[in-house]
Amino acid sequence: MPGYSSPPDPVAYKNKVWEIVRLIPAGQVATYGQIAALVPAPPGMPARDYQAFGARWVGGAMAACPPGVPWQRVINSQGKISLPEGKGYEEQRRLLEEEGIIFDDRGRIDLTRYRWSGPGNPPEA
DNA sequence: TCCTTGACTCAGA
DNA sequence: CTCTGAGCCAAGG
Repeated sequence: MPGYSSPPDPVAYKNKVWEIVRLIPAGQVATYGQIAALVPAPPGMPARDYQAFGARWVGGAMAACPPGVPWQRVINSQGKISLPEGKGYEEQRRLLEEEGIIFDDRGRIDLTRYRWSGPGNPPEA
């Protein structure tokens, strides 16, 4: 799949993304934008644009998500699963529900309640 | 060669 | 909260 304006180093970028995704604790979720915000932006790119496009890069990275990465905990900023039905949606939703995440009537997740605080502000510590 | 299609987000109404 | 439009790049038909 195309990597919408691939980052300077696609491979390194993906690894960085997966590294962060792996930090997401079970029962919590993070948005593409949130992940992108945790990955260093390439030089010369406005922070705002990076947040918008970085999210797509994250999506591209997730498309090639290797085993061991909780890809199901990554959703869009709307608190919804980005995958269309029949292409992983059901699987992702099932995995999240098994972690205790509750879905809205419209299949939405309450981000104010399940959103990951980030690697620098773990719920435990 | 042109046109469509992507695991997206933000701002405005 | 929901809906619309714009932003950028590469591969496939």
